[in-house]
Amino acid sequence: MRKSSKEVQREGPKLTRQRSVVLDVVRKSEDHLSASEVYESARRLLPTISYATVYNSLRYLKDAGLVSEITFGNAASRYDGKTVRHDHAICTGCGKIVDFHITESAELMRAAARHSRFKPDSIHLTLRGLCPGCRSD
Amino acid sequence: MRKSSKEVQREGPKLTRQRSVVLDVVRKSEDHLSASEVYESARRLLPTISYATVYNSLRYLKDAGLVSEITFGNAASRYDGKTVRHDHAICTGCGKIVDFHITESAELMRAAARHSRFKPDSIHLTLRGLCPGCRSD
DNA sequence: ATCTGGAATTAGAATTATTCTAAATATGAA
DNA sequence: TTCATATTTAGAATAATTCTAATTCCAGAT
Repeated sequence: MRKSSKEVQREGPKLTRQRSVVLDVVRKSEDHLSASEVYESARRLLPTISYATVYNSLRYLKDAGLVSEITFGNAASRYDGKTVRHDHAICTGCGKIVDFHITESAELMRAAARHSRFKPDSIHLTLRGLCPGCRSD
Repeated sequence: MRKSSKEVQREGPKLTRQRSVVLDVVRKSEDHLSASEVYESARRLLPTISYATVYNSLRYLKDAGLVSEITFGNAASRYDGKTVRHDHAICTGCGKIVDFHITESAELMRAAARHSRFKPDSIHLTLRGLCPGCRSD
């Protein structure tokens, strides 16, 4: 066997059955699921899937840019099928997470880079407050 | 004993020895310490202090508005003696956290509130990128 | 059709951060 | 002093996530 032939097409099965099930679960969900919620749903579609595989798949998909991970405080990570840049609002009443999009994010990132002296990569903003449901308590 | 008399001056020892040691440690530190780093330092000043007390104190101080807690990804929380509103840049190279301050935060919060329909409470932005040290690799 | 090597999956153990529990201690008022 | 309450302590418990080692899968080579 020649080295070159192996090197050229060294592609394992990238989007395996379990990874695509995990991707489906995240994409089909309206809200932002935690890893254990993903596991529960994935198990309905593929009962033999393991917890570790859910974590591995989420990481793989995140690295591949197919899902994004959101973290708030010390709560469990949540996963989002929406991969275009956007921001999050979290309700201090019920914990609900809502996506929103700020139009001036590019200027904002430049301003932040200027103030911090960092070479910017991405910016994310988090609004904390009461969601429409909780503001009318 | 009358109820009223108790209600009026129901004040325990608010800033105990251990709490003020924890506060000192957080305030004196240049960078943003994790709970275990706070514990290590606090122990040098008060060797009998326990891990649980460090956590309890950090929570107490946070609720009292004397320290603030920052979280990134699934890493351990870090604590900041700076309590005026500010933002954070995190280096994707070395993990270093740097404070900065965006001047237009009030408008930004209004814009975020408008887009998310939340009743705003606070806003925080996170810049991800390379710190001055790491950008010249 | 079988072999083989690397990648992926599995189950469960291990790790890490944090919180909880119950007993002991300190504090300040009566 | 005594009492009630708040705090501290040590260690157990919990929760999220990662690691480990054994097994399985798959594509390409034989």
